[in-house]
Amino acid sequence: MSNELRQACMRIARRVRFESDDAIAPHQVSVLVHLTSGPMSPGELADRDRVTAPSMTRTVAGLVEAGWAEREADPHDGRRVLITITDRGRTALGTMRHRRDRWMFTRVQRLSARDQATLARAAEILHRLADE
Amino acid sequence: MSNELRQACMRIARRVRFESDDAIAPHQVSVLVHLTSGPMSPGELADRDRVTAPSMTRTVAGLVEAGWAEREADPHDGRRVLITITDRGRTALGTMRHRRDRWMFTRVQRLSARDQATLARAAEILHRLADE
DNA sequence: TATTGTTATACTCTATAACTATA
DNA sequence: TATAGTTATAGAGTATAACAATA
Repeated sequence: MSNELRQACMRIARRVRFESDDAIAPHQVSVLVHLTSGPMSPGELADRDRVTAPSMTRTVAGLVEAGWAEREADPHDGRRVLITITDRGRTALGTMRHRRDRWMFTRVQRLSARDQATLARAAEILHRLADE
Repeated sequence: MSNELRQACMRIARRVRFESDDAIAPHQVSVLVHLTSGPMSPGELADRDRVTAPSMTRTVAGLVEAGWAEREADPHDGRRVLITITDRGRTALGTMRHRRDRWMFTRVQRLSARDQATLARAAEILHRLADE
């Protein structure tokens, strides 16, 4: 069963990404999402996304250039830099999420009440599972 | 609710991809999966994955070089080429799927029988939804 | 001396434009 | 003349190696 479930989740995720044609690149989305939890250093971001430090330097530079993030010096450690998401960054992320949610909503809407209830319970279970 | 479900599927998909460290690159996986339905031309593959023809030329060249696919001339149209997945390609795909399924299985296993039953029904509904 | 971050350089995936071969 | 595929070239994203600044 878990095989079917795993594949079902991946198929849904693929179609959502495929058909929502996002304005933000996947690696940028990932970093912006991390930044919604608060300011973070490039090194911390690199660890979370399992990319190298130079890659994150480039990604952060792109986000700053797009106006979606800002750099500031860490007051406690002169070596560190803190990256913060901007209001424009939050807006861009919100727009993307809205598009993706709309794709899902139009399809879930057509299901029976019973199926929708099952999916609601499944969503809760899957979130717990992803939290582990 | 559909928002929560959409995000849950994407979180699961992300973690599966992230933690199964595949030996096949994502764009190669996609092409190999298409080829399991039967031989296909580069142009057809390019359309399905929404990449340009030159990109698919490169991807196919990589798959052939890795021994995961083969090229043959189309007997009915001298311009066309047919790409076929090899046994080694099927094996590579199978290994990847097995790793991904194992990740999911170890987590689903720990859930209550009730939760597992909910997820089983959800998997079926999600597959129908992805088929649309 | 260790840590944080950047710059230099190369490789891969993707795209557009131009080309070859066949219909 | 249109179509299928490739080659040429350039633009991103990522990696390793070498470097600068700070702890």
